[in-house]
Amino acid sequence: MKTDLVALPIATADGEFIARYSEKGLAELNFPNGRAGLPLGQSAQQHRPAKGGVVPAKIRGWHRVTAKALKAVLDGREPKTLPPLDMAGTAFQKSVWNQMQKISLGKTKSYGEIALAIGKPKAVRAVGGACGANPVPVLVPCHRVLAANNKLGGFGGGLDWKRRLLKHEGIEF
DNA sequence: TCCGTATTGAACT
DNA sequence: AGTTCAATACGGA
Repeated sequence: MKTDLVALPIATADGEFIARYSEKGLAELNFPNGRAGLPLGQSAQQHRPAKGGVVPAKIRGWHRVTAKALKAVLDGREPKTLPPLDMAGTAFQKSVWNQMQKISLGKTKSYGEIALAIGKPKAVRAVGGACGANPVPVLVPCHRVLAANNKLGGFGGGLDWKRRLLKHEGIEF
């Protein structure tokens, strides 16, 4: 577990998200309370205000941008600016995440298309895995990635969240 | 090295 | 039209 990260809450109409920052940028973003999002085995842990009590101005600035961007997306608008992202992952995963960020709001892509975009057309399932490993949902729109034939596909731990997010963007089934 | 996976497309009821 | 199945790439144990 990453106890070196600074955790800050973001209140939204859909609940309180929790953002975690490293020294380099936004490292993780969690869905409200326990469910959905990442398999962090720490759902029981209360979010602390900050690491040592002091939140660096640098991080406060990022947090403001993050909160704004998050609310924008939940509001069905494209965020103008994003905080620096500090995602830990393999080269493959970063490629996938990078591709996902290129999906404009309100549009969708299939896992197959993502796989093709990173030059590995056959790696469709692996792409799914990378999506599940995405530490920063919403901002990196893993929810905009559907299965082929416009099927909903899956969403680790909280399929209802995927649905809700898509609905916010005007995508129906 | 084996297992699970947020897939896919083709073959079979 | 719904369901089953094998193939395939990658990460984790």
